[in-house]
Amino acid sequence: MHCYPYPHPAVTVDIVIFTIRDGQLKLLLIRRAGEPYRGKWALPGGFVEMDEDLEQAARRELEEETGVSGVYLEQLYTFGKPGRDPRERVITITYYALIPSEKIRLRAASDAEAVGWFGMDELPQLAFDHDEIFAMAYQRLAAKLSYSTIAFQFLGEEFTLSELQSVYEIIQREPIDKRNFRKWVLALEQIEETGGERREGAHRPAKLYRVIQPGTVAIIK
Amino acid sequence: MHCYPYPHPAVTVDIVIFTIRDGQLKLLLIRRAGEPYRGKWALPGGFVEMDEDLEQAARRELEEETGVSGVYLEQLYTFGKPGRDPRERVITITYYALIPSEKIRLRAASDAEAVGWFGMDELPQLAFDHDEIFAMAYQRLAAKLSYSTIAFQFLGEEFTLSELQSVYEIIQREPIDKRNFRKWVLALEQIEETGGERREGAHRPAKLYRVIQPGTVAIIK
DNA sequence: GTTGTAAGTGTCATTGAAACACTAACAGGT
DNA sequence: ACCTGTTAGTGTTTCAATGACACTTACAAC
Repeated sequence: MHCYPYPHPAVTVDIVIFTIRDGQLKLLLIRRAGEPYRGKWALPGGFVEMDEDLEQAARRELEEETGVSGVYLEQLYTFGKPGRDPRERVITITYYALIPSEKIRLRAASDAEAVGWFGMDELPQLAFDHDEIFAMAYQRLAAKLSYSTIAFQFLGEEFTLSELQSVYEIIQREPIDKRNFRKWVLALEQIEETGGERREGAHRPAKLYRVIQPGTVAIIK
Repeated sequence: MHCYPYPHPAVTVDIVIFTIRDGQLKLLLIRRAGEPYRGKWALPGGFVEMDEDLEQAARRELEEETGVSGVYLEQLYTFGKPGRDPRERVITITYYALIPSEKIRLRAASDAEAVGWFGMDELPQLAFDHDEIFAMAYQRLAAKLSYSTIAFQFLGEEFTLSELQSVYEIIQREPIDKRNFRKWVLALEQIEETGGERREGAHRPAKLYRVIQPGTVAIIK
């Protein structure tokens, strides 16, 4: 047992894990095995260990649930309303992660629990206040599209401009003019041609691009 | 004593309290009475009670330190690196508050501790990682100026356009063209004339304005 | 070689941002 | 009464960025 002169809340991290697959923005959820909310879907997360940083905790959970490491992760918000967990006072620091579609499939499930990717239009009811957390994450993501290069984080090392454009279109749910988009994104000077092409289908091959400073998200404009 | 099967960190809130006075952006600090960092200046803050929401805890601390309530308060970030407090693992949810210059002076100090307002250029060394917290708060505040109406929160119910302009100039540390500023701020349609004037000095009196929807911060453009 | 498909490319019109200087209203002193 | 100093208040022009818009290119499959 661990004892303190004053009561301490429990502290967890929860992660909103986004990816883009099948032309849709998708969210990783796990089905809860125990009470409360048994059988409900929830954001992956868990308790913060006493010797790890908060972001470390989030990366550890992320790795356990998806097998993915080294991806973009950003602190979102901290939720701590009394009663949000019926067992005890739990304060959760939430993060959101963006995973390149290539990287998934490495490991689908961590332990026995069910894990699933859900499109935005097919989200199940979520446990706790996780719907609120998700809503804030989506809002933040959509907002950041317009003033940062965060969208690049959904793509692998090499990508085409069409793929990049489609990331923007999927997240903000509206079509973009192809010429204006290319003009705009190239003017940012954040990506460059690799020299290679991708040939995939009965049409002209697309030039491949890479991010000039991978791993960083620039604030633009 | 309060005991748990697993170790729990302590959870606090710390608040970066900004105001504008004497043509300067100022920060409220308290001098620490006990160890660690005895005698050093620190952000006001304290432990989260088990039955209060995080924002409530921040408002309570704010009220205790400054006597001010009902002001703009926004969650900033959560810091929790192991070792940031030498006594035990402490996770702190930080907020920042903007106080209209009129409202201060209500209560200068809460208990016996020393309290002081410090200009940006005369900040003392801070305890813990509070310099990092402050830096993030200032950055967030400066960023929000350009895409929200957050600056209005520094002003009282009635204000002149010159006062509003000076808030922007002080925070972003550069002069603004008067005509362009007025054109821009009026186009937002977030403020309106009260009809009154303020006569203060040997010059033309200034028209007074008020915020149309007080208490809300609009996202603009 | 014909067909279907996505890649790739430039111009013009509109809108928003930045630069810029003078008049108006008052208080205080002569 | 009037002169002086000080801040409030006001439009126009220039430049840059954004948004609308259609055709040609390269390939695979038949």
